[in-house]
Amino acid sequence: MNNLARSADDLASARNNAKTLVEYAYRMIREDILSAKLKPGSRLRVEHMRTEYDVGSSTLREALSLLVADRLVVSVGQRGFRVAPISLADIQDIMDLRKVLETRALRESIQLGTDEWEASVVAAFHRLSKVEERIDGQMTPELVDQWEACNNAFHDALISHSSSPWLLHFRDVLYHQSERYRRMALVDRTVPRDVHQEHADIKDAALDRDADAACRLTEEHIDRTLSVMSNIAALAEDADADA
Amino acid sequence: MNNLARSADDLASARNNAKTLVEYAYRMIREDILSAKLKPGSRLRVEHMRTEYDVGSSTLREALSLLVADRLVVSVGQRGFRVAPISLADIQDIMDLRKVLETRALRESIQLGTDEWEASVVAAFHRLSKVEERIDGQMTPELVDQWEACNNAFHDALISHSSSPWLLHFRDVLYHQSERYRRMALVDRTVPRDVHQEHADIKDAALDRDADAACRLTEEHIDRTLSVMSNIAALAEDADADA
DNA sequence: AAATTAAAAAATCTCGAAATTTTTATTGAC
DNA sequence: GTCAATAAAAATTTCGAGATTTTTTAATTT
Repeated sequence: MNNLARSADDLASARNNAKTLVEYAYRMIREDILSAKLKPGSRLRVEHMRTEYDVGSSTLREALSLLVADRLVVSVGQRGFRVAPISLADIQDIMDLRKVLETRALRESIQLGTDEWEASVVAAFHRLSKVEERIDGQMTPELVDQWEACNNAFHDALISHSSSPWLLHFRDVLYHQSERYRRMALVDRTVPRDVHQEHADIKDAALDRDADAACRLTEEHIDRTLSVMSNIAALAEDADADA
Repeated sequence: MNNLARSADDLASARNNAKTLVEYAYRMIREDILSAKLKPGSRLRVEHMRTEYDVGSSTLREALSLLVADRLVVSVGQRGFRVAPISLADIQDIMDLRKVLETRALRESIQLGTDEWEASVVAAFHRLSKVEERIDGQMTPELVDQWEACNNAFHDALISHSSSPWLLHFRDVLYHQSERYRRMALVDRTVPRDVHQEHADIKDAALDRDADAACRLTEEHIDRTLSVMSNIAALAEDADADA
């Protein structure tokens, strides 16, 4: 749990970008949970983290409370915080509901999307493609981060013209929940898969304004992602870590 | 904003029921927002609330952070917390998505429900009916609270056998969001409505295991509720309060 | 040796004061 | 009188020490 090494420069810039220290702490801890530096189920001791992230205990608790909302952290009565555990049932549930929300938002977005929307989809797809080219050679942690960001941006662009803030909010929560599993799957990836082609197909259907096809492809895309996730090592052992 | 009068006994018991002071503060503030004692859009000054709820600033901030997650409070950078504003567009969005989530959960619940589930639905309906009988005479704030609790319990019982924790979680968030509007509508209620019959019909369809009918009735129920809410006074003026 | 109790250690939770930042009020210049 | 700059006030944000609770360790009894 120690040694989440980060350069002093990284720390300084992260602190400057955030409006408050709480926001900074929130982002850092969240990133460490999503990247599994902080393992599912492990305890989050406020006293330890205080030195790790260099913030006061109240600030830290506030950041953790925000993460409880995102369901990336759970808090138990008088017994502190833990990283939310992972399980097969959980990711199945997440992906199942993601299909519902994502296709609903996509359908509406395709209907309402403007020329500007089309441009943003094409741009996001292009950026994602460039990162994927580089990944084919080697899979470094930095590339995983970049790919995650581009993948998120691409799917975001597709559904961005939905008129329902609540729908987008919930789909965002679920997307980040699945991100944790997806990053683990990227590390010990076993199933080969042409994700690039899947994205291209969704993009083309969306630009053709073929909502039915785009939604069908999206559901297949999510199903395939789930089947890759189901195989990750962390789910085989009985999940949770650190007593 | 002052004078949220509460008896000393109420305070003491609420503090005892909660495992932590944060939980206590969370519940109290949440209740005051849902009942609109704290008005939509109004500022939540930590210093004032500290004396009002009799807790320290860190404890209070932590409770407010949890409410930010529920989207009942919004926090702006270096400028403190506010009660989340209300708007017509917001409640339309909430109710629209509630129809999707609630019917999905209901369908699954009807399919999976046991005899025990049927019993809990009948029991919840009965409790709700008893409160509704008393309301017909007079509408006091205490009865509004009781009706809200029973209404929530009834709808909860109906969908309780859904197998998707995430679906239930999101529908819970939306239910409480709509609760704020519903309580306002109960105060200046204009449209007469046989809510009791609507509930009875949904209950009967659910017990008949007629998912299609139960879902259709639920959607109509939500639609009618929305049309009542659309007429509340607070939405007519430009919503937000307190500069 | 296992179980119970008591003491010590560690961790969470809570508080209010100090540091920052924003807002309001005052002063001075044009 | 309006605008800008400055000073004072008010509010948010942050911190670490103290109070409570939980956990661990040690001692005692059966």
